[in-house]
Amino acid sequence: MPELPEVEVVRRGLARWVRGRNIDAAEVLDPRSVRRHAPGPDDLRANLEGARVLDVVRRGKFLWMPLVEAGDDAGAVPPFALMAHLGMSGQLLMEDPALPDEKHLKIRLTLSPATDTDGSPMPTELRFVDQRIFGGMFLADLEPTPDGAPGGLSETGMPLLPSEAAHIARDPLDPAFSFDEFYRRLRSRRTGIKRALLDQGLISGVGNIYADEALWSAKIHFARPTDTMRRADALRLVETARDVMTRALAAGGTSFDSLYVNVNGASGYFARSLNAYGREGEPCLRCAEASRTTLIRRDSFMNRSSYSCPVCQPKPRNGRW
DNA sequence: ACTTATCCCTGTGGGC
DNA sequence: TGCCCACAGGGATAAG
Repeated sequence: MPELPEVEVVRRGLARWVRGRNIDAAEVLDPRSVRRHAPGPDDLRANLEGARVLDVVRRGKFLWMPLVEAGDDAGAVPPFALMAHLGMSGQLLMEDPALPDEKHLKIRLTLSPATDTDGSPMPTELRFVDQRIFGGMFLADLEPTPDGAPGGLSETGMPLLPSEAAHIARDPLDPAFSFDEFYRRLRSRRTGIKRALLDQGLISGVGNIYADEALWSAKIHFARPTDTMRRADALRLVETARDVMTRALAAGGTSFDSLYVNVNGASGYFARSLNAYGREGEPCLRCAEASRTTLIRRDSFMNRSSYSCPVCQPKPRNGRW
């Protein structure tokens, strides 16, 4: 279940392998993975072939690779982007072409030969594998960002942004993230705090796992109305979200099964560090320290599971938060 | 204009 | 053994 840390792990890995290389060939094995691209899969293939990858950029859970026509060093043609979203189960894998196709291989890019810093040959295939097909790829035009700030996290910090990702807010790890703006918009909402946390237009990168983890760490009930959030509450929540995602990033991401892997096919190790998510019926680690026996409960919320501690994250009976 | 519900997908696992 | 259903859930879009 890729959220910000997992997507950032993929972005960093991918950037190391593909920056500066040309796309020699593209192959769409399942047209359903070409999303939001009206001209269709064949147009996607035709535009990718012969393009050069400038960088790998992330904003929230969207990834994109700014591209130029190979050999267009004069910049005669404006850069465009190959957009990617991993959805629930998407993987971007760098692999040797000799490896057999994955069962759910959807799109294959063949890159120009390149050598690593130690002189060894780099893998030449970038494969998009996606079992549940909630993710996908498409082409987008790049526009200058309104404020001139980087369009997203990347090594080169290009101030270019696809319009399809322009509505995605900055994430808590983005240097351009503004808590003041987040808090102002949060207070103007008329909804619950977890729903707001999952709204990528308000704050990006947070999914169901890290939302539950941040709320648990900040001791906030998931249904608390956003307009009751005091500034200190919101600040604590953003800081816990930033903290848990930073630690997950350092651990290589969270993985419960083989669905999430980095570009080299390895899973992260953060799952063992979770305090709330997936721990229904297990003791709350915070309450246990206080010699209590409170158990983590699971609620159905927004058609998904919410894990929380009924003691640490209480819902007031009188309605006053 | 803003908030909420629905749908898109496939594999897994539990109940019967 | 096999069938059915719940579950996993990000995001676009329809509906309220």
